[in-house]
Amino acid sequence: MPLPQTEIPGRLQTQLAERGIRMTGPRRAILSVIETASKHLDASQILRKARNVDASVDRSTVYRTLDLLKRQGLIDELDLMHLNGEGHYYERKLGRDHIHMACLRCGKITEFVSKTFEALKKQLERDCQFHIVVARLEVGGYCSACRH
Amino acid sequence: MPLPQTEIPGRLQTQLAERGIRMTGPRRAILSVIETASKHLDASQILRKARNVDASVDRSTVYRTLDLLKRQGLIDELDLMHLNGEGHYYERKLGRDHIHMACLRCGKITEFVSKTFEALKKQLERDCQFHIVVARLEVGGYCSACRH
DNA sequence: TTCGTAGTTGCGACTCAGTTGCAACAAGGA
DNA sequence: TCCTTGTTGCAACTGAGTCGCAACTACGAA
Repeated sequence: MPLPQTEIPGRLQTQLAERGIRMTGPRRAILSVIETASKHLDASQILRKARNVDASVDRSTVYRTLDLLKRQGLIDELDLMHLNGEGHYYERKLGRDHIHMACLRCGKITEFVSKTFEALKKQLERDCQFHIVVARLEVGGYCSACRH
Repeated sequence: MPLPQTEIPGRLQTQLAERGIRMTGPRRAILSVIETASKHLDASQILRKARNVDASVDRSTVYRTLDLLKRQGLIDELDLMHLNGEGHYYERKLGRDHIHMACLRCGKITEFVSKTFEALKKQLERDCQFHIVVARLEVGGYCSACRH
Protein backbone atom coordinates (compact mmCIF):
# COMPACT_ATOMS: atom_id res chain seq x y z
CA MET A 1 0.00 0.00 0.00
CA PRO A 2 1.46 3.33 -1.04
CA LEU A 3 1.83 6.18 1.41
CA PRO A 4 -0.32 9.30 1.28
CA GLN A 5 2.24 11.95 0.48
CA THR A 6 0.30 15.20 0.66
CA GLU A 7 0.99 17.53 3.57
CA ILE A 8 0.16 21.16 4.11
CA PRO A 9 3.22 23.24 3.17
CA GLY A 10 4.54 25.08 6.20
CA ARG A 11 3.48 22.34 8.53
CA LEU A 12 6.95 21.93 10.00
CA GLN A 13 7.10 25.66 10.72
CA THR A 14 3.78 25.41 12.52
CA GLN A 15 4.90 22.42 14.55
CA LEU A 16 8.04 24.22 15.68
CA ALA A 17 6.06 27.37 16.52
CA GLU A 18 3.65 25.30 18.62
CA ARG A 19 6.64 24.14 20.64
CA GLY A 20 7.81 27.72 21.12
CA ILE A 21 10.88 27.30 18.93
CA ARG A 22 12.25 30.39 17.24
CA MET A 23 11.79 30.82 13.51
CA THR A 24 14.62 32.32 11.47
CA GLY A 25 15.42 32.89 7.82
CA PRO A 26 17.87 29.99 7.44
CA ARG A 27 15.51 27.71 9.32
CA ARG A 28 12.61 28.63 7.05
CA ALA A 29 14.74 27.88 4.00
CA ILE A 30 15.81 24.48 5.31
CA LEU A 31 12.31 23.50 6.42
CA SER A 32 10.83 24.42 3.06
CA VAL A 33 13.40 22.25 1.31
CA ILE A 34 12.54 19.27 3.48
CA GLU A 35 8.83 19.83 3.10
CA THR A 36 8.83 20.10 -0.65
CA ALA A 37 11.37 17.31 -1.29
CA SER A 38 10.19 14.70 -3.74
CA LYS A 39 12.85 12.21 -2.66
CA HIS A 40 15.13 11.49 0.27
CA LEU A 41 17.84 14.10 0.62
CA ASP A 42 21.14 14.06 2.47
CA ALA A 43 22.63 17.01 4.36
CA SER A 44 24.66 18.37 1.46
CA GLN A 45 21.70 18.22 -0.92
CA ILE A 46 19.58 20.04 1.64
CA LEU A 47 22.32 22.67 1.95
CA ARG A 48 22.51 23.18 -1.80
CA LYS A 49 18.75 23.57 -2.18
CA ALA A 50 18.44 25.78 0.90
CA ARG A 51 21.02 28.11 -0.64
CA ASN A 52 18.71 28.64 -3.58
CA VAL A 53 16.33 30.23 -1.10
CA ASP A 54 18.85 31.95 1.16
CA ALA A 55 22.39 32.02 -0.22
CA SER A 56 24.02 32.65 3.13
CA VAL A 57 22.93 29.41 4.77
CA ASP A 58 25.89 27.58 6.27
CA ARG A 59 26.66 23.87 6.41
CA SER A 60 26.69 23.87 10.20
CA THR A 61 23.26 25.47 10.33
CA VAL A 62 21.89 22.63 8.21
CA TYR A 63 23.33 20.07 10.62
CA ARG A 64 22.06 21.98 13.64
CA THR A 65 18.60 22.28 12.17
CA LEU A 66 18.49 18.58 11.27
CA ASP A 67 19.53 17.82 14.86
CA LEU A 68 16.75 20.02 16.14
CA LEU A 69 14.17 18.28 13.96
CA LYS A 70 15.43 14.87 15.02
CA ARG A 71 15.24 15.82 18.69
CA GLN A 72 11.71 17.09 18.13
CA GLY A 73 10.81 13.83 16.43
CA LEU A 74 9.74 15.61 13.25
CA ILE A 75 12.12 13.87 10.86
CA ASP A 76 13.66 10.43 10.55
CA GLU A 77 17.23 9.69 9.65
CA LEU A 78 17.87 6.83 7.24
CA ASP A 79 20.99 5.13 6.05
CA LEU A 80 20.03 3.60 2.74
CA MET A 81 23.39 1.88 2.96
CA HIS A 82 22.49 -0.37 0.08
CA LEU A 83 22.16 2.53 -2.28
CA ASN A 84 25.59 4.09 -2.32
CA GLY A 85 27.33 2.65 0.67
CA GLU A 86 27.18 5.77 2.73
CA GLY A 87 25.35 8.85 3.80
CA HIS A 88 22.42 9.76 5.94
CA TYR A 89 19.15 10.73 4.40
CA TYR A 90 16.25 12.58 5.95
CA GLU A 91 12.50 12.47 5.56
CA ARG A 92 9.42 13.91 7.23
CA LYS A 93 8.18 11.66 9.94
CA LEU A 94 4.62 10.64 9.27
CA GLY A 95 2.64 8.54 11.65
CA ARG A 96 3.47 5.06 10.50
CA ASP A 97 6.75 3.17 10.34
CA HIS A 98 7.54 2.06 6.86
CA ILE A 99 10.06 -0.06 5.07
CA HIS A 100 12.59 1.36 2.60
CA MET A 101 13.45 -0.70 -0.43
CA ALA A 102 16.40 0.54 -2.49
CA CYS A 103 16.96 -0.74 -6.01
CA LEU A 104 20.64 -1.54 -6.43
CA ARG A 105 20.47 -0.83 -10.15
CA CYS A 106 18.27 2.24 -10.72
CA GLY A 107 18.50 3.66 -7.21
CA LYS A 108 14.78 4.08 -6.78
CA ILE A 109 13.52 4.06 -3.21
CA THR A 110 10.17 2.43 -2.62
CA GLU A 111 8.34 2.81 0.65
CA PHE A 112 6.04 0.16 1.99
CA VAL A 113 3.73 -0.18 4.95
CA SER A 114 2.99 -3.69 6.13
CA LYS A 115 0.83 -5.28 8.78
CA THR A 116 3.36 -8.10 8.92
CA PHE A 117 6.03 -5.54 9.93
CA GLU A 118 3.77 -4.35 12.74
CA ALA A 119 3.24 -7.95 13.80
CA LEU A 120 6.98 -8.58 13.75
CA LYS A 121 7.58 -5.63 16.05
CA LYS A 122 4.91 -6.88 18.44
CA GLN A 123 6.53 -10.31 18.39
CA LEU A 124 9.94 -8.82 19.23
CA GLU A 125 8.53 -6.82 22.11
CA ARG A 126 6.80 -9.89 23.49
CA ASP A 127 9.40 -12.60 22.88
CA CYS A 128 12.45 -10.52 23.82
CA GLN A 129 10.81 -8.33 26.44
CA PHE A 130 12.25 -5.42 24.54
CA HIS A 131 10.67 -1.96 24.49
CA ILE A 132 11.04 -0.71 20.90
CA VAL A 133 11.72 2.99 20.39
CA VAL A 134 12.66 2.88 16.74
CA ALA A 135 12.74 0.14 14.11
CA ARG A 136 14.32 0.55 10.72
CA LEU A 137 14.08 -2.00 7.95
CA GLU A 138 16.16 -1.32 4.88
CA VAL A 139 16.07 -3.66 1.95
CA GLY A 140 18.41 -3.73 -1.03
CA GLY A 141 17.65 -5.59 -4.23
CA TYR A 142 16.15 -5.18 -7.66
CA CYS A 143 12.83 -3.48 -8.37
CA SER A 144 10.27 -4.83 -10.78
CA ALA A 145 11.67 -2.77 -13.65
CA CYS A 146 15.28 -3.83 -13.06
CA ARG A 147 15.02 -7.42 -11.88
CA HIS A 148 16.78 -10.02 -13.93
CA MET B 1 22.03 -30.54 23.14
CA PRO B 2 23.93 -27.26 22.71
CA LEU B 3 23.55 -25.32 19.52
CA PRO B 4 26.32 -25.87 16.99
CA GLN B 5 27.33 -22.23 17.14
CA THR B 6 31.06 -22.83 17.41
CA GLU B 7 33.10 -22.38 14.26
CA ILE B 8 36.43 -23.98 13.49
CA PRO B 9 39.08 -21.27 13.95
CA GLY B 10 40.65 -20.49 10.63
CA ARG B 11 37.44 -21.02 8.75
CA LEU B 12 37.63 -17.66 7.03
CA GLN B 13 41.20 -18.43 5.98
CA THR B 14 39.98 -21.69 4.47
CA GLN B 15 37.15 -20.00 2.64
CA LEU B 16 39.50 -17.45 1.10
CA ALA B 17 42.00 -20.17 0.16
CA GLU B 18 39.22 -22.13 -1.56
CA ARG B 19 38.60 -19.08 -3.69
CA GLY B 20 42.28 -18.84 -4.57
CA ILE B 21 42.83 -15.65 -2.62
CA ARG B 22 46.32 -14.97 -1.33
CA MET B 23 47.00 -15.31 2.39
CA THR B 24 49.32 -12.86 4.11
CA GLY B 25 50.41 -12.01 7.62
CA PRO B 26 48.25 -8.92 8.05
CA ARG B 27 45.29 -10.74 6.57
CA ARG B 28 45.70 -13.65 8.95
CA ALA B 29 45.82 -11.24 11.88
CA ILE B 30 42.65 -9.44 10.79
CA LEU B 31 40.75 -12.66 10.04
CA SER B 32 41.61 -14.14 13.41
CA VAL B 33 40.31 -11.02 15.13
CA ILE B 34 37.01 -11.24 13.28
CA GLU B 35 36.71 -14.96 13.91
CA THR B 36 37.32 -14.80 17.62
CA ALA B 37 35.31 -11.63 18.29
CA SER B 38 32.74 -11.98 21.01
CA LYS B 39 30.87 -8.86 19.95
CA HIS B 40 30.40 -6.62 16.94
CA LEU B 41 33.57 -4.69 16.15
CA ASP B 42 34.13 -1.58 14.08
CA ALA B 43 37.14 -0.97 11.85
CA SER B 44 39.23 0.82 14.46
CA GLN B 45 38.61 -1.89 17.06
CA ILE B 46 39.62 -4.51 14.52
CA LEU B 47 42.78 -2.53 13.81
CA ARG B 48 43.69 -2.28 17.46
CA LYS B 49 43.21 -5.99 18.08
CA ALA B 50 44.97 -6.98 14.87
CA ARG B 51 48.01 -4.99 16.00
CA ASN B 52 48.26 -7.18 19.06
CA VAL B 53 48.97 -10.02 16.64
CA ASP B 54 51.02 -8.11 14.05
CA ALA B 55 52.04 -4.63 15.15
CA SER B 56 52.74 -3.38 11.64
CA VAL B 57 49.17 -3.73 10.36
CA ASP B 58 47.96 -0.49 8.80
CA ARG B 59 44.55 1.16 8.92
CA SER B 60 44.17 0.98 5.16
CA THR B 61 44.89 -2.74 5.16
CA VAL B 62 42.03 -3.26 7.60
CA TYR B 63 39.64 -1.37 5.32
CA ARG B 64 40.90 -3.21 2.25
CA THR B 65 40.49 -6.57 3.95
CA LEU B 66 37.00 -5.71 5.16
CA ASP B 67 36.14 -4.72 1.57
CA LEU B 68 37.47 -8.04 0.34
CA LEU B 69 35.40 -10.00 2.85
CA LYS B 70 32.28 -8.00 1.98
CA ARG B 71 32.79 -8.62 -1.73
CA GLN B 72 33.24 -12.32 -0.99
CA GLY B 73 30.05 -12.30 1.05
CA LEU B 74 31.83 -13.58 4.14
CA ILE B 75 30.96 -10.72 6.46
CA ASP B 76 28.04 -8.37 6.93
CA GLU B 77 28.26 -4.68 7.60
CA LEU B 78 25.89 -3.21 10.16
CA ASP B 79 25.11 0.30 11.21
CA LEU B 80 23.72 -0.01 14.69
CA MET B 81 22.86 3.65 14.30
CA HIS B 82 20.72 3.55 17.39
CA LEU B 83 23.64 2.66 19.58
CA ASN B 84 26.01 5.57 19.21
CA GLY B 85 24.76 7.41 16.19
CA GLU B 86 27.57 6.37 13.93
CA GLY B 87 29.99 3.76 12.81
CA HIS B 88 29.94 0.54 10.87
CA TYR B 89 30.24 -2.78 12.59
CA TYR B 90 31.17 -6.12 11.12
CA GLU B 91 30.21 -9.71 11.81
CA ARG B 92 30.72 -13.14 10.31
CA LYS B 93 27.95 -13.94 7.88
CA LEU B 94 26.21 -17.10 8.95
CA GLY B 95 23.40 -18.66 6.99
CA ARG B 96 20.39 -16.91 8.44
CA ASP B 97 19.34 -13.29 8.37
CA HIS B 98 18.79 -11.95 11.82
CA ILE B 99 17.51 -8.87 13.51
CA HIS B 100 19.74 -6.63 15.61
CA MET B 101 18.25 -5.04 18.69
CA ALA B 102 20.37 -2.39 20.39
CA CYS B 103 19.59 -1.29 23.92
CA LEU B 104 19.79 2.50 24.08
CA ARG B 105 20.76 2.39 27.73
CA CYS B 106 23.22 -0.49 28.29
CA GLY B 107 24.32 -0.85 24.68
CA LYS B 108 23.78 -4.59 24.56
CA ILE B 109 23.12 -6.03 21.09
CA THR B 110 20.65 -8.88 20.94
CA GLU B 111 20.26 -10.96 17.82
CA PHE B 112 16.99 -12.57 16.92
CA VAL B 113 15.86 -14.95 14.21
CA SER B 114 12.18 -14.85 13.35
CA LYS B 115 9.85 -16.71 11.04
CA THR B 116 7.75 -13.55 10.86
CA PHE B 117 10.76 -11.72 9.45
CA GLU B 118 11.11 -14.39 6.76
CA ALA B 119 7.40 -14.07 6.02
CA LEU B 120 7.72 -10.30 5.77
CA LYS B 121 10.52 -10.63 3.22
CA LYS B 122 8.42 -13.06 1.17
CA GLN B 123 5.51 -10.62 1.31
CA LEU B 124 7.72 -7.77 0.07
CA GLU B 125 9.02 -9.84 -2.81
CA ARG B 126 5.51 -10.83 -3.81
CA ASP B 127 3.59 -7.58 -3.25
CA CYS B 128 6.27 -5.24 -4.63
CA GLN B 129 7.74 -7.56 -7.23
CA PHE B 130 11.09 -6.80 -5.67
CA HIS B 131 14.02 -9.21 -5.70
CA ILE B 132 15.65 -8.92 -2.26
CA VAL B 133 19.43 -9.16 -2.08
CA VAL B 134 19.90 -7.96 1.48
CA ALA B 135 17.52 -6.99 4.27
CA ARG B 136 18.64 -5.32 7.48
CA LEU B 137 16.36 -4.71 10.41
CA GLU B 138 17.82 -2.66 13.23
CA VAL B 139 15.82 -1.95 16.32
CA GLY B 140 16.62 0.53 19.06
CA GLY B 141 14.93 0.50 22.43
CA TYR B 142 15.26 -0.81 25.96
CA CYS B 143 16.13 -4.39 26.83
CA SER B 144 14.39 -6.35 29.56
CA ALA B 145 16.99 -5.34 32.14
CA CYS B 146 16.84 -1.62 31.29
CA ARG B 147 13.23 -1.02 30.39
CA HIS B 148 11.34 1.55 32.39
C1' DT C 1 7.89 51.26 19.57
C1' DT C 2 12.13 50.21 21.71
C1' DC C 3 14.88 47.18 24.48
C1' DG C 4 17.16 43.15 26.42
C1' DT C 5 18.55 38.74 26.15
C1' DA C 6 18.69 34.07 25.15
C1' DG C 7 18.85 31.52 21.23
C1' DT C 8 20.80 31.33 16.57
C1' DT C 9 24.06 32.18 12.93
C1' DG C 10 28.33 32.13 9.86
C1' DC C 11 32.85 31.28 10.11
C1' DG C 12 36.99 28.79 10.42
C1' DA C 13 39.41 25.37 12.46
C1' DC C 14 39.08 20.87 13.78
C1' DT C 15 38.16 15.63 14.20
C1' DC C 16 37.33 11.25 12.48
C1' DA C 17 36.27 7.57 9.11
C1' DG C 18 37.47 6.08 5.03
C1' DT C 19 40.14 6.36 0.34
C1' DT C 20 43.87 6.62 -2.91
C1' DG C 21 48.42 6.75 -5.45
C1' DC C 22 52.65 4.88 -5.09
C1' DA C 23 56.94 2.51 -4.43
C1' DA C 24 58.46 -1.49 -1.99
C1' DC C 25 57.44 -6.04 -0.93
C1' DA C 26 56.03 -11.02 -0.83
C1' DA C 27 52.86 -15.23 -1.99
C1' DG C 28 52.88 -18.95 -4.46
C1' DG C 29 53.07 -21.16 -9.01
C1' DA C 30 56.49 -22.39 -12.77
C1' DT D 1 65.17 -19.90 -7.58
C1' DC D 2 62.69 -16.58 -10.27
C1' DC D 3 58.70 -13.99 -11.84
C1' DT D 4 54.45 -12.04 -11.86
C1' DT D 5 50.77 -10.22 -9.79
C1' DG D 6 48.45 -9.05 -5.76
C1' DT D 7 49.27 -6.88 -1.33
C1' DT D 8 51.26 -3.70 1.96
C1' DG D 9 52.61 0.58 4.64
C1' DC D 10 52.80 5.15 4.16
C1' DA D 11 51.43 9.73 3.63
C1' DA D 12 48.47 12.75 1.72
C1' DC D 13 43.86 13.48 0.79
C1' DT D 14 38.54 13.73 0.92
C1' DG D 15 34.11 14.50 2.86
C1' DA D 16 30.90 14.30 6.70
C1' DG D 17 30.06 16.17 10.75
C1' DT D 18 31.40 19.04 15.13
C1' DC D 19 32.73 22.94 17.97
C1' DG D 20 34.06 27.47 20.00
C1' DC D 21 33.28 32.01 19.30
C1' DA D 22 31.95 36.66 18.23
C1' DA D 23 28.26 38.89 15.83
C1' DC D 24 23.56 38.93 15.11
C1' DT D 25 18.37 38.59 15.67
C1' DA D 26 13.61 36.85 17.08
C1' DC D 27 10.44 37.93 20.01
C1' DG D 28 8.46 38.74 24.65
C1' DA D 29 8.44 42.45 27.97
C1' DA D 30 8.31 47.23 29.04
